[in-house]
Amino acid sequence: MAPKEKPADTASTHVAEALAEAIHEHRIAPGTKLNEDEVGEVYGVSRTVVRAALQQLAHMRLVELKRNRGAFVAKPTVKEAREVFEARAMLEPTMTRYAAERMTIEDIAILQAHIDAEHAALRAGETGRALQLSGQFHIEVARIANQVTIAEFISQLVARSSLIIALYWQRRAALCESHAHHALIKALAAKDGPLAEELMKNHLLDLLTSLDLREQTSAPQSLSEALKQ
Amino acid sequence: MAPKEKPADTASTHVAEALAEAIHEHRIAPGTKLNEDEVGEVYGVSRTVVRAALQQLAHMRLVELKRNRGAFVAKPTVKEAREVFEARAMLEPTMTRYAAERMTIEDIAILQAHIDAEHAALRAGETGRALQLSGQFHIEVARIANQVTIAEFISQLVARSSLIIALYWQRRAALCESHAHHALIKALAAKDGPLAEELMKNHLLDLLTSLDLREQTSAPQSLSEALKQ
DNA sequence: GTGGACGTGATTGTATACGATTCTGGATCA
DNA sequence: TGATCCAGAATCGTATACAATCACGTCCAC
Repeated sequence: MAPKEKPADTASTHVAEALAEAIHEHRIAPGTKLNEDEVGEVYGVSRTVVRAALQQLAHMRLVELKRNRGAFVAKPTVKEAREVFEARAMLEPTMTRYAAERMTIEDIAILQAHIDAEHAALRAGETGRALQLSGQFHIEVARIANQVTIAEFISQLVARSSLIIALYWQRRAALCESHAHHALIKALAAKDGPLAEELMKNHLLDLLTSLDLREQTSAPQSLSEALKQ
Repeated sequence: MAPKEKPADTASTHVAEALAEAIHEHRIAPGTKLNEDEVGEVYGVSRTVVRAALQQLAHMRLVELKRNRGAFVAKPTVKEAREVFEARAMLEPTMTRYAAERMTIEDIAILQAHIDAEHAALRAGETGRALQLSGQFHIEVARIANQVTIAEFISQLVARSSLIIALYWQRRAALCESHAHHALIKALAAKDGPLAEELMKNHLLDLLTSLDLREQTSAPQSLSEALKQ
């Protein structure tokens, strides 16, 4: 049924996906060191495949590789955070319009299932999982737009957004997201491209303004890190 | 001066850059198999670092990794080609406007140097090198816009464009590019954002229309590949 | 008590080795 | 003659081994 087809090696990709999900669900904090031996032992693979997995994640900017130092879960700076949301603002609204024009019954069901799962996760108190599903919603929209190239970019941006939210989120219930997604799904189902585009634009703006992106935030970090900037 | 700083491992990145440049300059044709042992022998490194390099290139979609089959220089399909240029159209004009607003004397000099080098390469008959420099021009503009996240996306798109050009280019002198870049540099130097944006938009459209993107083009490929689609 | 030098342990970078999978070429048989 | 099938070779995926680098704690001089 789904024994994988074209994708690269299964072992390293599997580890990479597992780590990515853990990061996405905020089970691993930004800045955490990812020891190769440890990760390898957790997933029962050798350092060779762990290194490949970490490289994949580094390409998505989910982890940062420091030579002879190891891999660390990325800690996006304020500038990076702004850039990520600027990029999303440049891509996602248009993708949403495209998606509205191509929407099928199955697509609507898929998106609805995402929202339902997100609600269920929220009720179960699994905020991390809810966040992960919330991001999946955006990726799914890009996929429906049938633009895999841009969908991949958005996929990376969504993943990085998760890190940004972990670092710069300032209170406010995560519920608002669901409402925005609910409105979006209605516009998409109605094939109202312009409305969907506008809703996505506002949704991203809401997300951005819900962050505290003043310089020097939350964690004071280590002195050495603060100085070397 | 330039002993590398943050970047990851030097060995694999070095190999990856060398291969990328060769691909960019059309010294390696799309579809070419990249044998790990061969590549390793060429650069005097082991398969370990070659594999890492190939993975990097795979992330940029410059090579395609097929499990148990090896790495091949990517052969973008017509759909992928359209997607790449659509993505560029969504990102680069805006980046060009930003660049115009932030332009400094040094930036102008850098861009002019790129154009000069491109002309020199063209006169020397090194069309591959000229193409590589032509792409660098676009990447440099994104860098000047001070948006590294989007600049990285554009960097990947430019690299893929090189493959697309190798596959779908339909005659016409490469000179036209230089003219477009020359007009662009003037608008950028004048800090005329809207004009620069418009020029970039048209430049990308010109590029796109200079391709022959009808289905089933140029190379008939192997029978098996044609059938399994 | 403070500051620096040095050695040890830990961790990463690279190479090599081995098992698994795929491709190639020729022999066999209808 | 043509297709099928089966070895052998080639190539990839993963594990392990060794070398290089870095972090950290101890010791010593001042």
